[in-house]
Amino acid sequence: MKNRELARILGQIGDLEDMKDEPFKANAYRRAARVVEGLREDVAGIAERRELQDLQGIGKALAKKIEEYVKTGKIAYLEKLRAEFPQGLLKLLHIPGVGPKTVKVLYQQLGVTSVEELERAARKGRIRKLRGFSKKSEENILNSLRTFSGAGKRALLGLGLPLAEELIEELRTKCHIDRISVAGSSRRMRETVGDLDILVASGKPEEVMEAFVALPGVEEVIVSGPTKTSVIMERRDIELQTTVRLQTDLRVVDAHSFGSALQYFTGSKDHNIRLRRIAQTKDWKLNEYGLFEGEKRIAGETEEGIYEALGMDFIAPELREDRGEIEAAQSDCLPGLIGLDDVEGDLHIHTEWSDGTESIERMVEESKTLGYSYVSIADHSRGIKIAGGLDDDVLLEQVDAIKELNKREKGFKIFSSNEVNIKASGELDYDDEILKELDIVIGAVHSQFKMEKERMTERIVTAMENEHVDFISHPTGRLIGKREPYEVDMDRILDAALETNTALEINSWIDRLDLNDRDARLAKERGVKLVLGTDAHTLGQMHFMRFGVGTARRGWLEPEDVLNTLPAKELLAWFKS
DNA sequence: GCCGTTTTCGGCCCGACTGTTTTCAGTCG
Repeated sequence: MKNRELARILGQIGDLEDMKDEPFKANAYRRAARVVEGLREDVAGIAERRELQDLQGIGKALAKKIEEYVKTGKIAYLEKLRAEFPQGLLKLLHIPGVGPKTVKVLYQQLGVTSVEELERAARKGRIRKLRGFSKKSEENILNSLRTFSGAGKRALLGLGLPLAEELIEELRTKCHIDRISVAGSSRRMRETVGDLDILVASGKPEEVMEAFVALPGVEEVIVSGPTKTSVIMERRDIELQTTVRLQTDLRVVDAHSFGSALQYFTGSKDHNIRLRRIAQTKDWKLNEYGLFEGEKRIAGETEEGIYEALGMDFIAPELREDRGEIEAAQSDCLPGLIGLDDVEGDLHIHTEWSDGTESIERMVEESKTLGYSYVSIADHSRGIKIAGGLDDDVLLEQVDAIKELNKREKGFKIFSSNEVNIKASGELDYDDEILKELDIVIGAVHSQFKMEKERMTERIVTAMENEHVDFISHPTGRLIGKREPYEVDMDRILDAALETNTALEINSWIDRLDLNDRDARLAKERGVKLVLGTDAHTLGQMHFMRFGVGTARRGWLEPEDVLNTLPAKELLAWFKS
């Protein structure tokens, strides 16, 4: 799938158009980039069917360029633009506070073509001499350059969202707040977040701003006005023993604008633009303060009110990506999304029997406090020595131990399971004789990620064809920000899943979220069932389920698409079928 | 470059904050 690479190229053309003073062309290319990136199938397939122009935001010219890319792997127009502007200029755009206009002036008047040259020019005091610049703007550029290296990096949702929630709890105790909420991509449950957005309704905005900049972890105040403040926030995540550093924006509005502001700051940008256009066609205006007909406020207090006034059903934040949700909301056919409460049990957890930190009993207790009615103990298989994989006899011993534990349970079921390694050949790590003793068999790839696509696909399909295998864990093997997914033919995997009655997991561990939202939606459309598992190795990690559910919701999944919304008996019956 | 119950030409979401300006451009989200 080359969609990502194509999106990158289109985005670069957008940046270059901006430098050429063509902001609308620039926007058209950037929009096309986002559309391509959001596709659920390879753009080559759409090009082949000559359906590119059916996509919103892709017209004749862009379709032609995309076809060129599919055929040749590049776009001549980009090469042409690059000849006009040196390569390094695009990097300059990533420096906070430096936009296309600034880059153009710096290039044309000072000959700056790279980050290094920019820094030299600033240090020599050459920038302040330019018209429209001063000592202050020069200092700002140097300041941005200092923090540039770490900037632009997105953080895992599983680190960003808990931090935002922590900040909200602290603000509540420190100033007068009527309403407060997370907004932005954290609220939409995107797998990574570029910054944190917090929205407050308060009659005392100054007090809120003061409390905000005084919070522990505020490293730097970037902008600060009466209604908006942005800071760099840096804190330690205790559960994951890692440092989170993110720009955090705080907006304060009046209570009667809270709904429209929440809608506005939740995004996505594309979703909001669509809503505003719809407002425009009715001669209304939609902004963060409300929906207005002339001076008259039609809606704004609640998000629900905004959607209702615009003539559509309420759209859950996770769906707001302009991927068909607006049309669905207008025609009353949005999905009834799965919620955390629908999940009856975690199907993928580890214990101290392999590389987890807790006993089966303690993981069971935690499951009960989470409101589950079952849990599936899935330690590693014998081939995964480094993670304490269980030898045949130890696994059978665990099966017996779980049988004993189940005798003591009332209304709660512990399943014997295992995350069985799928060898390079597609064979499983245990013989069928052993596998048939388990309630649930999970197949998982843990090695030789570099296999070529054909073989990797064959490997997984072979495992699915084993009658004991119930679902495939983290089907693409990606680690967000660390490891690309392995090459696999998702079409064939989905076909095989359907044929063999094998489900696919949405692994909820925060750096996996695998399947991702797009593949999950594709699976649903093909009739493939999914399951949710956390891959927890500690008690705390069992709470990652909310991120898996978020991904499922972004994939338009309803409870009936996810097997572990079923009661224990029906779940096992499905796996046996 | 895209798009159309006003339109095939002439628009393109909209507002906050900053800094350099005497009223606004650039950047950001």
